[in-house]
Amino acid sequence: MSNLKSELTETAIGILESRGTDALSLRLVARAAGVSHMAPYRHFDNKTALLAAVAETGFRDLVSAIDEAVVVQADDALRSRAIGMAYISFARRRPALYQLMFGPQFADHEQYPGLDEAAQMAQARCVEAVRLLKPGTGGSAADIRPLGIAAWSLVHGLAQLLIDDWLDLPEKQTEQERLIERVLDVLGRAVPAAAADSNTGD
Amino acid sequence: MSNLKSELTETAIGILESRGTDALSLRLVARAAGVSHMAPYRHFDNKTALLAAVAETGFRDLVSAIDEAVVVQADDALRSRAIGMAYISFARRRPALYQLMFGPQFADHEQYPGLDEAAQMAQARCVEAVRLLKPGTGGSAADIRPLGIAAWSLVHGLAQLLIDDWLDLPEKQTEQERLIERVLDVLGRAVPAAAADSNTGD
DNA sequence: CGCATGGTGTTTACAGTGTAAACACTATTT
DNA sequence: AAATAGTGTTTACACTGTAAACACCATGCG
Repeated sequence: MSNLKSELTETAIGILESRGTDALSLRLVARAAGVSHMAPYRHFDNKTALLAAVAETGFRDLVSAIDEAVVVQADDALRSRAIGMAYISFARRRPALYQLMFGPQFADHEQYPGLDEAAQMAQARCVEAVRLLKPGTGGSAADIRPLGIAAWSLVHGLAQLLIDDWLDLPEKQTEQERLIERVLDVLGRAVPAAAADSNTGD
Repeated sequence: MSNLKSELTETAIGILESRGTDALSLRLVARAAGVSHMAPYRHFDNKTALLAAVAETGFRDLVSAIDEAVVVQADDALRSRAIGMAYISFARRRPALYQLMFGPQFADHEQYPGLDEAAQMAQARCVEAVRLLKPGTGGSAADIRPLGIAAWSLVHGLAQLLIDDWLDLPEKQTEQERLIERVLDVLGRAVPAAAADSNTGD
């Protein structure tokens, strides 16, 4: 049984997070894992396939982080907020990995089913954040779709903008977190409004 | 006067959009522009600097596209929506360029002031989209900040998710656009709600 | 047992990349 | 007329991803 495969992806994550995306070459990964520079090809079709494995474990870590943050919360409103905050926190804690997860190299999702599945699990957590805010009505799955997409978009977009430092944030970290909460709460305010005019459709 | 500099960035955009990010090498750009592979170094410090120039014109094009879409609208609500739709439409029409604009290679914003300025102009359009929705009160610039960030995050996140094909969309393009409008409208519903409890603070 | 087979790793080779260094030419300044 | 600054070129180097051929080792079956 080849544990070299998982060894390689873990080594790759280590390099990615310690030395950055640019340093993440196949040959360096192989060297760090103590094998020849061609050995990875016995376990991955090419470099992109290795990166896909890295991205997949990234998504799984993200989902775990969210789930851990949710279970300790007392009510639905807190749980919903915790999802968003855990998502953002993960992205800021592991920026290089997060960027890789959403990199453009995995365009063909058919080709990386494991990655796709893991990403869907992350998306599901965002939809859950919306559902937790909806009053009682568990029904009408149709009109939750745009809200779920909005939730993922908001949290993913914010994560990106934070990571790449496009927003100029307050210095103190407590104020940063307060601002981030306020941004995420925008969605929280939109959900009841959307539930209200469920079929007032324009 | 060296028009080779702008020549190179335009050539680079052409290659980026016709052959994709992976094919965008300095040497290919130089070859396509009909100069030696070292000529670009007379005008750009390194490859990243060239890419920054490409990204900057990308942001300027984005802003232009938004502005053109806005002026033809009749009222504020339509103008606000047009900003979001034009943003998304740009990202979908020029995916490789859009991804490059938000690539992680420009981490140090001090180093690329032109790029930063152009990006701020794009951000300003998102804030404007929020302001157009706010009822009369032009005041209270403080609490528009989270809404502005939310607007940019939402539209940027959605653009990314669409480009990388993470959402499984309906087939018909008219339905796609209808869904996208509904997602963007989520923000439209949050703004009045936020204006309502302006200082009901949580 | 003996031998084929498939999985895993290695060495060697090659085309392509970003960039440093030295050089050539041309226009401007003094 | 001579120095200088700007712009381009050629050559060189270390590094990358990947193809090809080879070596080893465990397992299967005759």
